[in-house]
Amino acid sequence: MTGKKKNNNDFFSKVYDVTCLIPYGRVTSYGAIARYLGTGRSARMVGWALNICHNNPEFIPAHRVVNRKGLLTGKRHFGNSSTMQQLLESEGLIVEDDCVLNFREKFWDPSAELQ
DNA sequence: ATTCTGACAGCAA
DNA sequence: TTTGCTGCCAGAA
Repeated sequence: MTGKKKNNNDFFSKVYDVTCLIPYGRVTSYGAIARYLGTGRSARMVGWALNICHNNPEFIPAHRVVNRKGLLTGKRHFGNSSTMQQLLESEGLIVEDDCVLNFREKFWDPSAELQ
């Protein structure tokens, strides 16, 4: 490795990795991911990482990541403002008023599930 | 090198 | 009670 480029162990890559581990039909929050990564207070960074997830050739189910309220705060960053909601609905989730219904029930905590 | 931003979360009034 | 403000961390300009 001649390049000094960012390694796969970067914070961003970790975010991508965890995000890819979100089960189908489940959702998690930025804070939960941040907490799992050990930087519980950098929830904003998680959103930032997903913002540039386009740099990652792998598909990142970023639509499964919402804020602690279950609100689709990142829908604006998808092609269409309704893309994120459509993706979630296609997975069996119910989204109303940009909010995931039964969010608590569908919530997937990496810290608890992945241990 | 410094400054600002950003798809949040927690706390204060 | 709701609304809004700050704090956090890391990257980009």
